[in-house]
Amino acid sequence: MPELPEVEVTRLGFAEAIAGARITRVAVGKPLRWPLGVAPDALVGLSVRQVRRRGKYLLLDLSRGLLLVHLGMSGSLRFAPSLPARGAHDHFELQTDRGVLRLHDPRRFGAVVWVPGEDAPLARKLLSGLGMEPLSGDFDVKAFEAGLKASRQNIKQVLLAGRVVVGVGNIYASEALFAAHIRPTAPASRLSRERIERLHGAIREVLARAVERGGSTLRDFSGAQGDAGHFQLEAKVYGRAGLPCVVCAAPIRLLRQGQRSTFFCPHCQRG
DNA sequence: ACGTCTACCTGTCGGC
DNA sequence: TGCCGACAGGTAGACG
Repeated sequence: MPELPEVEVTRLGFAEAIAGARITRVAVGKPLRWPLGVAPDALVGLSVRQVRRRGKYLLLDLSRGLLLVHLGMSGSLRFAPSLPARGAHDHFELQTDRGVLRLHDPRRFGAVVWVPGEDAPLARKLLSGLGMEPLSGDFDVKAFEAGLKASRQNIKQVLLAGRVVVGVGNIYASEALFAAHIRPTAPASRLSRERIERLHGAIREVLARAVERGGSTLRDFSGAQGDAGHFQLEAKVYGRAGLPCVVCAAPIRLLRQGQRSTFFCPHCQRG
């Protein structure tokens, strides 16, 4: 479910409210992608200092160590003064003196991992190797171009891989390529400077717009306040196979790249 | 070192 | 109505 916009919307929905909160109780459900890495009770008494984001990871800085939270495919976080009893898919919960933070994740591809610091081996394994943050200043055209030139894959899969730029998942990869008029199958290393500039701008615009709209709610995503996103209503190609292109009316096409669906307009995206 | 494929898990949807 | 396969927002790890 969650790509960068959904993760950022989630962060914005509880970061301020939880800052300074003291953990009073920790509850866990079924196993997630990795073990927590610490006894749940060892977190009791710690406080949450701030919530940052790196790619699709949320980093909760605690008074000792930090929690890395990933929402996987089906995860969502909720933060509220109180919540109903935990359900079958609520697999992690922090009770604090300011409210309850709960991870709901039916497929359990998500993760909550405690590490002593960002330089801990597990943290390094997960976070080093991540590409540039698309909404920050370090995402400049030159570095983007250098990353694309070094790849021998098609541009869609390079975006998804997150080694050059992070946060662009399956929805926004198709959307950004449509906005930039670039065919998803184009080899990344052969894109012209002009196309790279267009794509660079398109990625930033699409992601920023999606954050503004509260993310995309395809099935059940909701932000930390429980509210659905609306960007999916603005999707020009994702999920629209066979429907007319909103620009030229040509039928949107669907193809598979690396076992994932890609949507594009054969007329608007010719290069 | 890179590209490609598998696996993880549950729910939903379309077709028969 | 029920069963079965295909598919779903991600990505580490194994393999060649």
